[in-house]
Amino acid sequence: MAKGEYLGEFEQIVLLALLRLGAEAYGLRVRQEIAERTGRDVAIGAVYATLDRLENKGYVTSRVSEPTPERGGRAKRYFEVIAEGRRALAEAQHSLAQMREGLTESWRMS
Amino acid sequence: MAKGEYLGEFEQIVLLALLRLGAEAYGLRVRQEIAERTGRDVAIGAVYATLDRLENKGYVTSRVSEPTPERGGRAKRYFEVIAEGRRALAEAQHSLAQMREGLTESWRMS
DNA sequence: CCATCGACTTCTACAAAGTAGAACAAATGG
DNA sequence: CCATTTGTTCTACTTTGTAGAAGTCGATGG
Repeated sequence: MAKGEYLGEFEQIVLLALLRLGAEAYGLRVRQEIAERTGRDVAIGAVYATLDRLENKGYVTSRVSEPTPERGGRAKRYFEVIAEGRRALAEAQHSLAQMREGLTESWRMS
Repeated sequence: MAKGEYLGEFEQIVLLALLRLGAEAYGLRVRQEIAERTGRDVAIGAVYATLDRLENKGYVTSRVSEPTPERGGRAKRYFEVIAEGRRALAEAQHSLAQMREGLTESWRMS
């Protein structure tokens, strides 16, 4: 279908995290969500690097908020998945689904 | 959960292709299966590079067959997913499933 | 007020995964 | 023999992924 660019696996995970978090989607929180959901304890640098790349590709946008009045409550950078990002994610997930189709889950560990 | 190594997205696709192909799983055929299923027209070098990596990681094994009596029927290198590979694949797919959980598919393009 | 703490983001450096396509190998058909 | 077909290997490079130290900037406590 598309010819150029495919999402890596971690990019997909990060996009999914952004979608789940909605208005709460900022770097540290994204990392936490991934850890809670998948048990994967990724380095924070990995998250931001991926977020930056997704932004450069035009899949997400970001804006910096006002600081909040709490201890350490500095300004956060919030991310949002835009239409192109949803499209790319849907396509990637579709590819995997196609490859899985018809395979009984019997290949999972016995 | 696991701490070291995660499968990339293309690695997952290749593993799934091997599982679908069973006894027919050799390089060129893998490429064809992926093209047919996902529309992704990957370079043959990409497939072999990935296959080699999967073998080095101990996720698949390969053996070279006898040539067959057809035009161009040279010996093929057949691949098989072993238990470790199934485990890794199941884990990777599980991570994605966890991230997807509860997200209505409404994020797909409208 | 200033030292420190806590929540966040940036930076630097490197390893692993993915991409491309030309080169090479071996079998067959004419 | 040699052109053709099916397959695999090689070389070179780009993109993703990983790690953790460093830097920012409010708030808090003395």
